Amino acid sequence: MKWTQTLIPTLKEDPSDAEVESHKLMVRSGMIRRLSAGVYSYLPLGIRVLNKVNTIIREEMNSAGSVEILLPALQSLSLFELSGRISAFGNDLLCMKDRHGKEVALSPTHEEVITDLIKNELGSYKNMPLILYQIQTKFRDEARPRFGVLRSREFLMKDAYSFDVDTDGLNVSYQKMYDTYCRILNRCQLDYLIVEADTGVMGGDVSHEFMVPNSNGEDVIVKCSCCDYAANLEKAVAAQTETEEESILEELKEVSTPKMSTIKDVSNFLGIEPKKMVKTLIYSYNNTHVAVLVRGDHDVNETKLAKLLSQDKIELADEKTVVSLTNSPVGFAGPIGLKTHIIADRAVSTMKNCVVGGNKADTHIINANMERDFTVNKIADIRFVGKDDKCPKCKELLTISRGIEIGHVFKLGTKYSKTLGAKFLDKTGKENPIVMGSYGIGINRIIAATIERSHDKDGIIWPIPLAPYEVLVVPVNINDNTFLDTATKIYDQLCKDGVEVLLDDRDHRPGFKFKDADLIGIPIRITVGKGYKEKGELEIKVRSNNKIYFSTPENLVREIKTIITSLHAK
RNA sequence: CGGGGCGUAGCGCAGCUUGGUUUAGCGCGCCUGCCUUGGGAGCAGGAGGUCGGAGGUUCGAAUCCUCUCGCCCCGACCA
Repeated sequence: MKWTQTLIPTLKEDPSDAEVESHKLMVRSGMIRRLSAGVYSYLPLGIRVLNKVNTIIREEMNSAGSVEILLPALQSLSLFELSGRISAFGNDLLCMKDRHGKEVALSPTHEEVITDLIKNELGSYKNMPLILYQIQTKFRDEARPRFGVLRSREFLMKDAYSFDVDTDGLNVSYQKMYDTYCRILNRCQLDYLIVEADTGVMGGDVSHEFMVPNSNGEDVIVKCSCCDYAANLEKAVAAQTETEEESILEELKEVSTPKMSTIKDVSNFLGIEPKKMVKTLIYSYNNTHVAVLVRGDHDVNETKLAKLLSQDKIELADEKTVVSLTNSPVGFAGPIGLKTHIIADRAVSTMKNCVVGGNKADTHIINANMERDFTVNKIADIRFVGKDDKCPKCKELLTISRGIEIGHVFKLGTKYSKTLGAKFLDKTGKENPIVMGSYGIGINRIIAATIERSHDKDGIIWPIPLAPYEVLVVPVNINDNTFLDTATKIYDQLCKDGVEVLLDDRDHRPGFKFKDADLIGIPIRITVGKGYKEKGELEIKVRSNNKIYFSTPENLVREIKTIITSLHAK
């Protein structure tokens, strides 16, 4: 492609609405432009990169034996009613009415549609296992789109669904997709980490996320400093805390704590560490309440709590409820004498002589001990892992970092096949629900994450598998026929030999073109300049390592192909 | 959805506090010409704006007031 014949509108300055590097660089390099919040147009350079990712995904999905389909983006809301996910998606579901007044939605994901499709087509065990996939635009009316293409309202996703006769079959399909995702990301030359994850609104029991480590990532990763344990913060479990070595259980005592309603206030006031305190929180769900106890320096993980209570939604009780349950203002709740269901975090069960709220205004109680002074209905893991926690597998210290979620695989089981009635007949003629898995990759996110990890102060550094072009040919001065003719010949030759090449035939000064070259990050740059005029030499520069090679026009194609091969082998 | 910030030329911004010498300005980009050609050159000339929108106050509004729309950030939320 010749630069003057395409549209690559590069910008010298950062766009004012961009915060993270990938967003700035995608706009500056002319890959994307914003239409509205979280909605982007892809320009020629952008779509070429998207297509590179799509091709890698298709090749790997196909070679794993899965089959491409295309499902409609427009779907009837009634399908979501059947699966019960209208409330789970909430306002993220982009809904509208068609001309008949029927409620329709733009798909945020396709479990319902695919299940509805296959329930009529997969009646027999003979048709399974089967894995179907598609690459399609998804719609989610995000409360807060941000970071350019990293969290947008309209985005490209490869989603796949597996269908098996039993759990063993699902496990095989799941592993196959898991391995395929690794191959896809390896081919994209993207560093990633696989973590155990919560299944969230998708349902099912086992799931893993593919994360790209990045400080701008929105997900928090808990990782063992020693073994291979890694999990999303929502899912992460810490080793049980050790029982405190205080042999004597001190006498229970009421203390005055005037207007001290936070852990910080009380611990400062009493001169004790927050970890000697028990935080008592009242949660509401389904018109009922539960008191939750966690150690003072810990936080309740509402995802875990909701799962424990088998609820889609739980929330902190309002002030009125707290006052009526604890007979005190918010901030003085405690387990002693509290007449409601109580769930304690596991760490609380190892605490001795701790401080709890007094269920009385301006009052706390010290030296409280579980069992002796209060009982709980259940002890469970209901908190977030914190910075001093140990690995549940090997007991070494856990580390906490951030990442960008680019892929997520789920063992759905029979959640959708049961609610939507997708059944098959087994060998014995018995009817069973199909066992499903679901697998998603965010294509735009792969691109943004790649840029996050691969750029410098001058611009993007594309890994060759994703680069919009492999080679950029720069004649330093197009008004000098020697330069332009030679560059054009090189361009034609490389094109003929199957190299993806962009020719910068713009009438600009060399420095200007070099800056743009660095910005758009094409892996290999060939300069036709004074070296050619003086010595017949072409300069080849590799963007990723700044290495410079010289070649003659005769040897050029071979040289370039060698470099391309070596860049792929990385 | 709660809190904060910002909307002035294609992009980045100043002007607003204290309304009137601003015929709305600067840098980049764009157009024409000259000149220059290995790291975002220079000179000269030029095009481009209903100052986000509506209403109000005023002799007079980019500037003050009200409403509204859009965008960004923090939080909540999020396959």
